[in-house]
Amino acid sequence: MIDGGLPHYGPMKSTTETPAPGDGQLAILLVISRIPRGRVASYGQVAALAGLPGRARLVGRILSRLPAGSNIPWFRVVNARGQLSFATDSSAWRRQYEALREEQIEFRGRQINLALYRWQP
DNA sequence: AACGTGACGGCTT
DNA sequence: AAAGCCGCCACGT
Repeated sequence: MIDGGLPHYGPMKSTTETPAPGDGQLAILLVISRIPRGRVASYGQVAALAGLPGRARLVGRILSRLPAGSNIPWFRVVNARGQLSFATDSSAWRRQYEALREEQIEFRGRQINLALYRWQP
């Protein structure tokens, strides 16, 4: 189960062309929920695995709207350079940093060695 | 419709 | 190695 607080949108009413609100969101959250403890994935990687190549920013946008207390392991998603996408030393940055350190993920300065910690499904 | 704003990414400096 | 630049995508004004 992945629904630890999925924002819920109404069903799609139009059958024409506009994607339903939240289209792609489920696939993205499913992918993130599969990232194992002690590993990370980049926004772009998550998007690609969800079948939405090129939509890294969509992944970030969805995570930014994730309700607090969600069981989705949002903290295992980092940018393509192995850095956390928050202002350095902001409280959000520290929250993510601590969560990752909690799972034995090592930082070299402000970044993670993706060659070592990237999730490879 | 135009323009600004991001939990992005790849390339160039 | 770090910072710019610019392209990208989804949204709000």
